[in-house]
Amino acid sequence: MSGRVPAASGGLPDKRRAISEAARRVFGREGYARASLDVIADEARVAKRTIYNHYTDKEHLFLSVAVEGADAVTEAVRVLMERHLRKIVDLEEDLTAFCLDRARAVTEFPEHFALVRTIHAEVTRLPAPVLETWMAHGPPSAHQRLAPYLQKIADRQLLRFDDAEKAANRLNTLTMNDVLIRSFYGAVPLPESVVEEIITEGVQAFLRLYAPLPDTHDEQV
Amino acid sequence: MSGRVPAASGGLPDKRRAISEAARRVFGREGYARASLDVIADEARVAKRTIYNHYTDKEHLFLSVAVEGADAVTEAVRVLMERHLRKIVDLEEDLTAFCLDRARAVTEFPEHFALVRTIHAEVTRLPAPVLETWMAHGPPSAHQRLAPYLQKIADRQLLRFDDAEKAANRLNTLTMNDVLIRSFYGAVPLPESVVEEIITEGVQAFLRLYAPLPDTHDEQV
DNA sequence: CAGCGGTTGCACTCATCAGTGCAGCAACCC
DNA sequence: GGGTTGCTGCACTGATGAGTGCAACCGCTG
Repeated sequence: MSGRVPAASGGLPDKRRAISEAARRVFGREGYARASLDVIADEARVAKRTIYNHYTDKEHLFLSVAVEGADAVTEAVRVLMERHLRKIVDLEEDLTAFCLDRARAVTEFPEHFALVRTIHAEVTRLPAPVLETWMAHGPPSAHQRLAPYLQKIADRQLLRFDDAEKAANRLNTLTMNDVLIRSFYGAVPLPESVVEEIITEGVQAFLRLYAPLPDTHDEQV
Repeated sequence: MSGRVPAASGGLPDKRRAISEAARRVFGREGYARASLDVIADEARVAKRTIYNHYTDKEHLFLSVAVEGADAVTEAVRVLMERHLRKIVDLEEDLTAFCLDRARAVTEFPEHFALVRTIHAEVTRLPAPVLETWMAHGPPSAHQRLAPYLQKIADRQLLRFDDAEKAANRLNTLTMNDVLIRSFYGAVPLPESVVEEIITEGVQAFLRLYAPLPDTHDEQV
């Protein structure tokens, strides 16, 4: 149908992309075991045989798609950090805006979080190196990138802590993780108002723990 | 092989128990789709046909097992609350001990948390009423039971908050949820020392947020 | 034009698995 | 003893799905 261009790893790039997008949808919708390569081929408007020209295996296809998705989300989060945390105007406002946008990513990448749930379910059957790849590209990697931003904020005396990594993890715990767990990792979306409440109060708690002037914030949460 | 006794819902109770235990193991090990009723029958030392005498369906079997497991864990948590939170001697010590025991449940009920991961993966394909049943029996229910204990503690002026439910959720977030997420819901067990660190610091943060006398605890976390 | 890399569609193998049907058997109750 | 309930083992159906083989085809490049 389309022709040539020496593809990166065999096969035409547009076909490859069509396959990987269809695979993301189908794996997200059906889970790993239920997802059928016939269905993926149909949705990608591609012959099933072509899939095997690009990927050796159902398993390889799944992992490739998972890592791509993780990279996309990590990159999206990086952009959010740049936008909200590069220049701090009002710390509470900026943190809240950042965490809110971050939490909204859960509803904006539904197929990806479906994949995350599937990976959780399959984790015990995953070979160790694959699991390490996932950890390097997945959510934990996005978490790590937060620490340097907090460190810079602390350098400006707007926060106080010993360990930036731990503080970053605290912020994640108090905001993102709460949203993730209560929404079943995005499977049962929370009303926007609930998300706002969780994030707002989470950030407030974070500031009460790490802001250098405890009396500038309300005592009650 | 064994004989009679008019069972509760058809079938001999010991057979039913053997089936449900084997099902818990196999579902936990293989996930829903991969788990085969033939294997469950073998592990339960029971004819496959017998499973269908007790449960109408693979799906019913799975859900029944999941709810049983959830009830067992909820009950275990209730016992822990009674043991650690009924009489408070030293609040920080007691909370830490409770949360630590609670976190250890993750490694003590590995098949159950494997089931939880499977449910997360299947959640979008679950009928709404089933999902509600799960929410009523599963982790969220265990969470709710914490609030009254915290309320009693607050009545004794050892804690201060407006909303016991929210405070309970905070404690869960700062301790349990952190352990759950970082261990992939128990799939990749954390070293005991890491768990201790998470819990200890989580409880300290909780107390800094909710203890009535802020200056009795370290400022630094 | 010839050759090549990539795609297509289809038929096919092989395996797995949910769920059923049935005949026989074991223990219990009356 | 006779009737009942439940378990067993086995064979069977029907469906689904991973992965392969192959012949034809398409569009580019040289």
